[in-house]
Amino acid sequence: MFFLKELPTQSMIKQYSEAYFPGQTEEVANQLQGLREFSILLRKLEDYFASHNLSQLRFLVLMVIDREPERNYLYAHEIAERLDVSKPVLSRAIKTLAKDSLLTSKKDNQDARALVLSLTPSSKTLLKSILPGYFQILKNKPT
Amino acid sequence: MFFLKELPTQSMIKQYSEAYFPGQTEEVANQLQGLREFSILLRKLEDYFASHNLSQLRFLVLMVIDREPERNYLYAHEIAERLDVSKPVLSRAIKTLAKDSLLTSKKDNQDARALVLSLTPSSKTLLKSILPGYFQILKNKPT
DNA sequence: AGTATATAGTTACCATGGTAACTATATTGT
DNA sequence: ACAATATAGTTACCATGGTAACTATATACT
Repeated sequence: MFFLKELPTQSMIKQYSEAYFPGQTEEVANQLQGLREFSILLRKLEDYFASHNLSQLRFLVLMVIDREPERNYLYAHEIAERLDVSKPVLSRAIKTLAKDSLLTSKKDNQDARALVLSLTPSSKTLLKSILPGYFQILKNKPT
Repeated sequence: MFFLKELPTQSMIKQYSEAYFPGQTEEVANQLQGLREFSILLRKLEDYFASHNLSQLRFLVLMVIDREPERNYLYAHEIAERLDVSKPVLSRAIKTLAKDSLLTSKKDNQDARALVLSLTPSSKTLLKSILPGYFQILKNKPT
């Protein structure tokens, strides 16, 4: 993600939005402001994850397995159901997570197509260690 | 960008955030909710731009030139100042925009290092045609 | 003048997002 | 039973984000 460094609200909104949607520029300005703030928040999270050999996606894959009640594993397609990400991207993420010993991946006994994914001791430790910082970043309103 | 399809507020926040920041889970939940909403908005914008042979970055490059007061051109490094994007990414975007006849790019007379970038008739027409839809998407609160 | 530094842009390389098309296996329906 | 369809995951390819290191030019400093 990227964003305008200078907020576009002044010149751009007045110049364009008012022409198309007179009287509604405030709503547009709010949305642009929000986009910018969450872009900054996203970037902070990305940097934080990167410093721990993770990414947004790698983190979320581990999280949805960890937080699954009753079971200590998920099928790949179940992760795909929970995250809004394309199959090839998830497939690659799973491979690199397994390569980094953050996931174990094995074929299911019942369904030979399906992959059973579980956390490893490494990833359990990693999750525990990064969660406080993760919530700390979320707690701070983006500026 | 991607995001959790199911909001994590219920299971995840209670399970984790409350443990680290008791009493502050509402703030965390709000941020996660905001991240999700703006991820959806971002994706709508991306899809809209893609349907017009643009991207967020390509659109913003054209916009900052168009909205520049007094001048009908910008130097590449001026665009870099206005957008929070790395130099190589901007460099590539400029090349493909020029290839698509949406920008003219020529060396500056005074400074042989600098690129002077201007809109073309095509990109002026394109901007005019997509701006109403752009603001329409911004106007609608993401769901 | 001539060296050192700063600035503008590019190249090379990698990570992460997408779609389309593919293989392999399961399920459905006759 | 077996053909048709659906599902699980992969491969191939492309777009877009980043950093590090490079070239070329301009500016600053003896």
